[in-house]
Amino acid sequence: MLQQTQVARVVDYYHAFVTRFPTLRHVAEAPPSAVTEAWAGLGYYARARNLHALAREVAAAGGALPAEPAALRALPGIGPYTAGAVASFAFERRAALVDTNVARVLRRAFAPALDPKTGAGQRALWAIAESILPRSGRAAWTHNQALMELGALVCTARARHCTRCPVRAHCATFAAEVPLPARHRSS
DNA sequence: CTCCAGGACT
DNA sequence: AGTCCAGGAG
Repeated sequence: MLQQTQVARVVDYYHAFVTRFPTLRHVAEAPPSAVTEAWAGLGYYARARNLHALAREVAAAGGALPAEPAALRALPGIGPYTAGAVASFAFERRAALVDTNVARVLRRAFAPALDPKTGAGQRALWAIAESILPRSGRAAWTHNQALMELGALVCTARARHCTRCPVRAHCATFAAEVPLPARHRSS
């Protein structure tokens, strides 16, 4: 539901959905129309169709979601981001993930000139994400969560709040905008 | 690469 | 009208 859809608009749909379909198997056993119906108003209905197809595929394969990003990636509706997110957040695998928030944070902090809209830009951001991943899966869980929160709450798209940013001392964008003398007092 | 989807906010 | 959003498929 969160693919290209803001959290605030998803929350209510999510709770209603997991109430009606408590497990993936419930989704798999329901007709496609029931899933689409629960999706009404959310838009991007391909996601509902993908979720239903995924549920049936997983159910047919024994009922358990795979934990590895590559295996997740093979399922319908699971792309690079969702594969990384599920591997990290659900299974505590040491996996990188780059969503719109993380892409913005990494670009501003490490590569301001990089264009995230291009394929080369995306690859570069994923490479950065991999390179700064902590050693353990548990630490990576916290690390990934923190990166996303930083992007959602502080390093936001329209107005970034550098004065409240815990990592501004290490940020290339902040360094470029604030003159060196002033940086000592503010950090 | 391009195209896709839908609603909110500027 | 344009931008943005916990992107993915073709």
